[in-house]
Amino acid sequence: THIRLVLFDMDSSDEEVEEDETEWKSSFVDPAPLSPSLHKTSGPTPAHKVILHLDLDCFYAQVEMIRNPTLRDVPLGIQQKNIIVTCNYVARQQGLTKLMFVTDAMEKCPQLVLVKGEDLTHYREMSYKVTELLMSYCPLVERLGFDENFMDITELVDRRLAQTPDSNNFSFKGHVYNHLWVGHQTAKRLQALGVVSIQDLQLFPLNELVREFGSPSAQRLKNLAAGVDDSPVTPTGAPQSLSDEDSFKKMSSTKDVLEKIQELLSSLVERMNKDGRQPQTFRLTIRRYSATNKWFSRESRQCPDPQPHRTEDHLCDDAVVQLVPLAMKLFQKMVDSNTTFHLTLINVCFSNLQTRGAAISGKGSITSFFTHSATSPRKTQVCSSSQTLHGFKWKQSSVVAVEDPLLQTADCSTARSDPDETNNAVTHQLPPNVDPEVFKLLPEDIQKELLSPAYVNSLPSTSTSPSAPAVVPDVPHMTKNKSPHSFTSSKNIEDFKEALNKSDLSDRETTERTSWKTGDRPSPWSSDCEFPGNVDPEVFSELPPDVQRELMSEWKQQKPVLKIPSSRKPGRSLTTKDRKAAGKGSQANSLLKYFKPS
DNA sequence: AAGCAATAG
DNA sequence: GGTTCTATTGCTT
Repeated sequence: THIRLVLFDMDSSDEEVEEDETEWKSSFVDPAPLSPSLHKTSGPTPAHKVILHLDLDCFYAQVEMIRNPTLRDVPLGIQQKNIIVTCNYVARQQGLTKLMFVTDAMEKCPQLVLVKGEDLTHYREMSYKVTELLMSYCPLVERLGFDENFMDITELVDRRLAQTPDSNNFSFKGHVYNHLWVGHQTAKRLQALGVVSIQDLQLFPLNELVREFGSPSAQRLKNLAAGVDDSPVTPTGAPQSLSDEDSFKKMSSTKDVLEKIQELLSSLVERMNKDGRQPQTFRLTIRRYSATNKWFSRESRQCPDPQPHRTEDHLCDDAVVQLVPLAMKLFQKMVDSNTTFHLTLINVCFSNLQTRGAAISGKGSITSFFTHSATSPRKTQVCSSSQTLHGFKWKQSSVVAVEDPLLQTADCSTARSDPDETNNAVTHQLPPNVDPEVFKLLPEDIQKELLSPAYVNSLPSTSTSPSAPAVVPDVPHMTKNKSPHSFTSSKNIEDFKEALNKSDLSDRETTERTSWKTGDRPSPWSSDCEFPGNVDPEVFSELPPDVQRELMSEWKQQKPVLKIPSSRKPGRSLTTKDRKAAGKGSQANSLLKYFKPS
């Protein structure tokens, strides 16, 4: 409960993450008490982390209850095909459970109200809203599925403790893992070794475990059995793939397959459009009926996505038209349409999602035209909340990207490859213009001040671009000749370069007289900004819509930044999901309270 | 890079 | 007896 105090006193906004009736679970890597001091003066600081695990209960049901408040008081089930995938607590009181068949459910609870939940759009959107809300407090948020988030709040806690008199007298308790946190297959292998309980695993000789699972996995199993999990919370960022699928009892004609693919692609292409990135890979997956292996075993074929650009809305249908033959080609690689076949599922997927800029600029992205240089300051708070792309706002995401996205990337990768470097937790958040080496030499209180979100948010807003409006105007229709920067049909990136690459000089002046003042924004991180600060909204608004979309997407992606796909850590098998072990069966984390009662 | 298995909610 | 709709990671080729 001390953790709750620490977290929830953070600000006084009524958009509070959670309160009374909710039971929070926190897990500690290190059973040792938290050190109240953030900055070590000498010797090694004991490793400690405070990680929140937030699990939203009956998530789909809650979303539907928000959409339609009359559903709050009735037993509600979310139906996908023949099953109730989740249900609200009223329904659970009548004995309903997850993944129950509709027929059984109706028998148990004749008054059950069903809402179709096969289309995940609303769930997906609400899911990201929750993640964004959490990220407004602290960027280290890792998603697991649509309804769970892990949040590393170590720094928030440490900072709070450092500011709290008498915090020495606080005590903390860790949560002890006590559930099944291995999957089915692994459990079977363990069982074959005679390991069925946590204690079995604790007592089982490591070397025999290594023989079965290999060294890294074995070590990890052992650690988890001891309640030790030092895996970092890795910010999830934007998804790495978008897919759409449908299952059915039987599909056996090529015509039906084609129609289904068309249907799936229509919605997937639309989603891809909103995202703004360009998929480099397209994949088709099927599941065939077979008496033995009924519901597992999917087969897939994938290929490079040849489409150059189809981000314009009116090209959406074209895109589908182009992709359907491609999909059918992949389909024929798996299924001989001369023989009979029996499919029970089709999935289409875009992956290898790239921003347009990434392919063009060696520096990494088109964003480099907006960000002046690694050491330049950025304007803050130039933004409004009215900028909505396709109805899905990622409003707070870029806020937390207090640093140049490129810099952030570098810092994150450093942190990942260097897990023992305790200072990384601190330095990865350094304000721009601050050399980490120099930073370490500064007096403690100065360091603290530099790290406070208030400071970071107050960074050189000192109007380097006086003409920039305080609010982003609504994106106008493209007016060809009116504006000083008019973009015609040519979408060459060079066209944008000049217009966007504005006054470096004035910015550099600001850089040199770096102001160390502390701002007084009441709510750290939670401003309403949507662009990186140094983007001129006027110029932005004149970009072609698809380019705007891509940029938004890119910023969205790069916010606190994210997994670096290529830099895998070797030899980690059972990964961060293991953390999930803790905290099952907590009380309702009700979303409802954030919405006006009916 | 492709295909797939395992795992998760 | 039936087994949804995603998404990620890692192994293998």
